[in-house]
Amino acid sequence: MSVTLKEVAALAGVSRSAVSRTFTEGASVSPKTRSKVEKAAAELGYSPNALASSLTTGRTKLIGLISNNFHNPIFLEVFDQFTRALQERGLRPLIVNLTDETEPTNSVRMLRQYSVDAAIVASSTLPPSFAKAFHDAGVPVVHTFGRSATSPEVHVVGIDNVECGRMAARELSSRGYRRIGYLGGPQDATSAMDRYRGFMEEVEKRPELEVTHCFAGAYSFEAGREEMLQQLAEGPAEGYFCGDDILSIGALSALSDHGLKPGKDIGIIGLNDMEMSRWESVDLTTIHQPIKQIITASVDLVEEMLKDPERYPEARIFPCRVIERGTLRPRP
Amino acid sequence: MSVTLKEVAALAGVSRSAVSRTFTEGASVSPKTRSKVEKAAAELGYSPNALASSLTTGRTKLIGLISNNFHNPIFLEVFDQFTRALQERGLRPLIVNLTDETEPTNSVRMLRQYSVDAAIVASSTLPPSFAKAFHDAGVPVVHTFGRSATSPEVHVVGIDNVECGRMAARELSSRGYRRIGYLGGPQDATSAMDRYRGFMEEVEKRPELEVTHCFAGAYSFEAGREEMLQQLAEGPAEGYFCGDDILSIGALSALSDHGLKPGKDIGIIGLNDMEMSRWESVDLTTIHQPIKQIITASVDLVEEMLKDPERYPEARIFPCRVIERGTLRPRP
DNA sequence: CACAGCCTTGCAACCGATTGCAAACTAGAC
DNA sequence: GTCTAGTTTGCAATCGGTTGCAAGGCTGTG
Repeated sequence: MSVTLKEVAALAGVSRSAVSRTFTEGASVSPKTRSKVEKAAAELGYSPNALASSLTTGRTKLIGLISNNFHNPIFLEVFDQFTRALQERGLRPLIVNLTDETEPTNSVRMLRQYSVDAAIVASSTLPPSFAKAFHDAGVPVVHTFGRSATSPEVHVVGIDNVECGRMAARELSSRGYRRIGYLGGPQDATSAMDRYRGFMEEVEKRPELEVTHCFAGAYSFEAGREEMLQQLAEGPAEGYFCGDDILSIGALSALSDHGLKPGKDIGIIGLNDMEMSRWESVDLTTIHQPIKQIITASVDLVEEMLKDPERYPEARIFPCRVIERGTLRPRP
Repeated sequence: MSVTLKEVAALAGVSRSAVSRTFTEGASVSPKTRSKVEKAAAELGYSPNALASSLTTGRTKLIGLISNNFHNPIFLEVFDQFTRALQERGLRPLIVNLTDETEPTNSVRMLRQYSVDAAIVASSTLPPSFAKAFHDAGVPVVHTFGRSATSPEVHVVGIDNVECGRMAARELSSRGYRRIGYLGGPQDATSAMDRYRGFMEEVEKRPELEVTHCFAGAYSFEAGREEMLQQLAEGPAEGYFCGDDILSIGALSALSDHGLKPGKDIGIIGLNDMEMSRWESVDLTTIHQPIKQIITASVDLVEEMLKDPERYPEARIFPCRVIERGTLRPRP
């Protein structure tokens, strides 16, 4: 089958240790043996078995990447960035697709069986306790897009969703919308809850605002469309904060069914600023979430945890900003 | 750190073999020792180290999932299906993001280091030689969305792209389009080449047809949009076969810039039938590719290769069909 | 009760690597 | 040429499991 250390050693006429050492950074080997070994290795097409070595080193360079978000187009960008960032640092993403699972036990067990060096929970809907379960099981973890907190129990990287809610409310208000609505994601998603809270907080400061709110079953096109259709049937508000870009795009589709022009007849502001939102036919005004920075920071944190597993948990929160496009009316 | 076999054995008062055997299907253990072991294991929170056991069994249950398609929304569906299908069978997806890499050597080496049981190359652009490299390195492989062939060198699962090209040309012709165009994907993508070939084959049978063709730099929204804008500047055909849905959507965006109505002013037919194509605002007439069946078949094949690594290579090709929506004019 | 036959169990070797330790080697200084 | 200090090397133990083999335990039969 596969070529092993032993065979290389035999061919090169040296001990197994010598072979091992030529393949480990910073080990002591003379140039002479090194070249003998390298020649033999090349001849046999040898490359070391990462799993066997993990047994003694205690490092696999496997990183569990756990998500339940395989339906939102923004996650294609997220996976692309994550897999690239990990690869660039010599780490290997082992994927867990949670689908509708919300209990961490299975994933924790599985990732422990594979001795992952760390885990990344990439989800804006799962509660902090989910990520905590990995930590408790001795698996270093970072929760990307997780709920920001002043004293997080595990590393969190993401945005301040409450502040985003406020930002959306302010933006709608500053455009002169009076009757406004929150069309958020699933009610049990931490991000939806936080965005809602911030939104309402800001609304309550401004007595002139009148507010409706509804939650959508999921962060999805269909859910956004459904909710907006229902709003239209019941008598809609003037402007909406949609919890997410894909919800916004669903809502836009509902508007277009009714012959309504976004930005003119009804205002929409989203959150994420995914690629699709820039498309001319979408042209969505939205709150930009700095995905790339978030992911880089997450992987940085993973690397730092590998060096120091006891690292004190920290939250890295990135600011968001409104990207003005065509779905809100101009500022008065 | 982690609990080991030895500690469980000590606590249960049995040998290490006994513990190992209670955790391996079909090994001989008496009910009495089994329950002792299970009790001890539960108490310590033991679960076996999959990598250590892979050392002797030669099976890791890791499956390399290699792709270069992290920008086409259809691939979110693809990854979702793949990761779920693999998980359901107890297999673990180890992701390789090729980005712009077209040379297999690195991925092959890496996946061999991690002793993957098999690899899945999920790409419609990479040549058969790419997948072959895995086979040659002793890694069982299936090429999903690969180039169909009557005598494939490795397992291939997908569609007959040449036939899809023909199908598109027939469809355009049957709608009475005379001046038609092929707006395909990257010129070096096997799928784009094959679709083009089929398209032209059918065109040549029909002297009444007049054809233009152009390739796009990538299977992407921007590329589709760019190419269509250029076509419009140069004087467009009446109907287009776009190599892929995301290209089609880009092209539709270009049409809308020029105030042209798809299906009325210019016809567009895509390929894939991704979720987005069903959106009311898109409503794309397209050739349906049975993603789910393709992926299930791919994973089936992986499982069968695990049983019999010498399995004779085979091609599983699924039929496609036209899904009529709003971007072609009605049949006369 | 003796014996055959099947189950269960532990021993010990092994999977493919790493690594502490001590022996062997090298080079340089005198 | 001898001695010292620093390198290089191989031995052997170890990582966390699996598994062939032979010994020991059990059952049932004559």
